[in-house]
Amino acid sequence: MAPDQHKTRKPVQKRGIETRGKILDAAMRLFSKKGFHSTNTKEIAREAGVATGSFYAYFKDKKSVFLEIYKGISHKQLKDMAGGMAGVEGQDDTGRVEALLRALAGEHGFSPNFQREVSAMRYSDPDVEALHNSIHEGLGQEVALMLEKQKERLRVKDLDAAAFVILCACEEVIHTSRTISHRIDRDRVISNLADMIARFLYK
Amino acid sequence: MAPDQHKTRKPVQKRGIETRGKILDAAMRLFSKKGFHSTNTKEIAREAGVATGSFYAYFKDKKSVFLEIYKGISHKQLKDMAGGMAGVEGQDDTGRVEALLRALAGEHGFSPNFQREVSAMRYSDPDVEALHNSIHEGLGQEVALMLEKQKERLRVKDLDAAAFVILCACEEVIHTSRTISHRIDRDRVISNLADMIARFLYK
Amino acid sequence: MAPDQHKTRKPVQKRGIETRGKILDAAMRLFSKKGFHSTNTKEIAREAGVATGSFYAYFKDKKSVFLEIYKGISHKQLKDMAGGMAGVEGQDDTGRVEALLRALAGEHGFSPNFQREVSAMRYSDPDVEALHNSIHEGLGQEVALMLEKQKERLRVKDLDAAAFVILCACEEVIHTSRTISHRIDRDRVISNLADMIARFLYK
Amino acid sequence: MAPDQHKTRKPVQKRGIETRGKILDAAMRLFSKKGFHSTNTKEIAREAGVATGSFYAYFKDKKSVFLEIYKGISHKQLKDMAGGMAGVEGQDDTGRVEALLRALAGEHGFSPNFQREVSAMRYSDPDVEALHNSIHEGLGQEVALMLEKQKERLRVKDLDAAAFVILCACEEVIHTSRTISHRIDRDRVISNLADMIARFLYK
DNA sequence: AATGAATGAGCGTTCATTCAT
DNA sequence: TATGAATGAACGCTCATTCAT
Repeated sequence: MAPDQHKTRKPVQKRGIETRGKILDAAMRLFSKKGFHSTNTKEIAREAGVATGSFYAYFKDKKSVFLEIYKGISHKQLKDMAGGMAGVEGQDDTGRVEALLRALAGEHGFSPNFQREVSAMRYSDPDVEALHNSIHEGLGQEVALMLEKQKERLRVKDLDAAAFVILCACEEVIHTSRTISHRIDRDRVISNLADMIARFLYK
Repeated sequence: MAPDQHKTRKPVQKRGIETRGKILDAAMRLFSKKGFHSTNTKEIAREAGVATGSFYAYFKDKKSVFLEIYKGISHKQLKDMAGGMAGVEGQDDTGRVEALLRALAGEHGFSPNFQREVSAMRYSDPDVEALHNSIHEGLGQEVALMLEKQKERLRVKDLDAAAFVILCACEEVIHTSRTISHRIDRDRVISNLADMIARFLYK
Repeated sequence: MAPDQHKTRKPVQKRGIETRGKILDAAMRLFSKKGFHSTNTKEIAREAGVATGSFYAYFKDKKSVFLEIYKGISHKQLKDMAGGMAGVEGQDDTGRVEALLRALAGEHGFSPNFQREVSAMRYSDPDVEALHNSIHEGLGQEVALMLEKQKERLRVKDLDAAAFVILCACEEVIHTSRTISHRIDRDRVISNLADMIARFLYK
Repeated sequence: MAPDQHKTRKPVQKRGIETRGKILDAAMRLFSKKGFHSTNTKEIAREAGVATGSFYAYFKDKKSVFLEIYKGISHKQLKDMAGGMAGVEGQDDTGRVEALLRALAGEHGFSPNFQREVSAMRYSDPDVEALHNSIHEGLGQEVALMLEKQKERLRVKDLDAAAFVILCACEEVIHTSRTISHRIDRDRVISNLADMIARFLYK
């Protein structure tokens, strides 16, 4: 009995698996539309077309659904990222960086509204923070690995730190330029970001 | 009566002004220690040494206190920033950037726990988001202004976009390196960040 | 802050004291009529003519009201008992025992239905059990004290143990003969009980 | 179909009888360990190694299992009592009474924790109360019968009432001295009780 | 102006029981 | 027959806000 499974039901029948999925989908939709705190478990159950009790049969509480959704999204995104980076080799420096940015932007493009909630909860809930940090670290290693492959073309030496800095910069730029109603348009921001990173990385 | 003043009391006497201040201080302390959602108005009143009713005599609701505290902090910090940047001129490129970073890091150094709450609410509350964005824009203009002064030494042309990108990078790096229990130490991160920005900005 | 006061309001105004009393009265009525488990806090509040929140302003939870009512009743009853026993002196042996029985029967006569609930909860809740035991012990000491006063007429030597045994016998007889729809009528039971105790105690 | 059989399955095959027994055993274990209200039907089914639905195939509801267990225990205990009393004859008065007490104490010795639950529910549930009363009456008749056999040695005349009073006294003493953390030790209590009953009964 | 008592909608959660497979 | 998924009313409790004094 894993400690994070508590007393939740582990579906063995096909119907149970479907129900669990319906709840996850519904929660994802509502968290994205209304935010975590403004969504209650009864709503999630209704949206999923199941009874309140079924929610608690499959999940310990509201937060555990949130974390599970986040985990699921992250897995998909790490794979996407890896895929996106594969195509980076064999281009010039700027192309490489832009591809990287696209891959990273894809991360949030997946489900921007849910990511927004993650950002909120990351600062107010220790569990979400821990999960976010571990995912962030995973991304950082992915980027560091990619840098490693083109080491001889780089001017930076401390690849881990460089990866971390790049990642942070991208995250915040993408987040902020998404939410802000901006007089500075997105293209100018992205091209400056790409320029900054390229100058930083390459000889 | 301005619409955002609701039915709150506007203190003109010394006693009223003090009471208002005590409430703001108490709220600031509690929001920083326990977070916005885990702090209730009764607690704030008790911590301030006033009655629950008095809280609502001076403030429309819990959120309005939060916003007001945030505004107050931002004003102080914009001034600090301006002061911090004044000393930037007359050094070499790297020194300039590091001074800038120190000035920005100072922003969060002021009241890091409250900033954490701002980060959380920024993503979950439209009003906090709006305020954050306008403050961010103010900071951006400040930075853009500083860049303007040393235009001839810069390789970047689009100063507004550059300022925005720099600002975002700094914010996230500072935030994340604060919360993460890191295998990459802070100094390496900061020096990489400074290097990145300097290469980006200067010829 | 006493540990059993939790975060409850301690009424300082007259209105508050009244409200607290109304809640206690309502709870007593409902516990007696429907039992502890079949009474919920909303009902108590409604019966008391106050809001749910007020209930929780004055009491930590449902059980704490129960315990407080029980405590209050016990205090009154210990006083009644003491009074009832005062008149015991100066009669013959049988008269003394019957007076004692009347005094003890009076204990449950006060609020028999509530006592019934106490009996139920005494076996299912540790806190109620502890309170019951301490009250029982108090009663035992009272009885032992009364025996002490007429020591020379008694054949029993171990007054504490004797008091305990008498008390238990009386309690259960009174309880059971109350609830049972009996073919043995109450008078026969009481007179046998009195006979038993008198033979036991006196030379 | 008897009205109290509801729609429950009446097992005739060996397998069904075993399943029914497993449920009764599991329920007995859990009621004893955690109490009736803190044990839920899912737990009982799991402990018994059957599905939730099977529980309701064999029993009308949770309470009916409780009643059935209680009935079963009582039957065994009545037999034990009868056996225990058989050896009472041919001793002196005190010996007789002590044998009786041992036989009665044996009643609770069987499954003291379950008895505790019975005591709790006896006061809060009419059905349990009725069952308890009828069992109590059975015990009373048993005791009265035993008294009948030694009538010529007794000073009491109303054997039914005497049996009732004795029984009550024993029950409560045994119960209370079990739960109370006592400054009066058990031996003193028991010997006083035996003394009281012997003086009461015998010439 | 100030107090603190009162409000009550709303929340997360449980579990005895039923039902589809 | 046996399974275990599904149900949903009901519960205890919180707290931002209002109101009587």
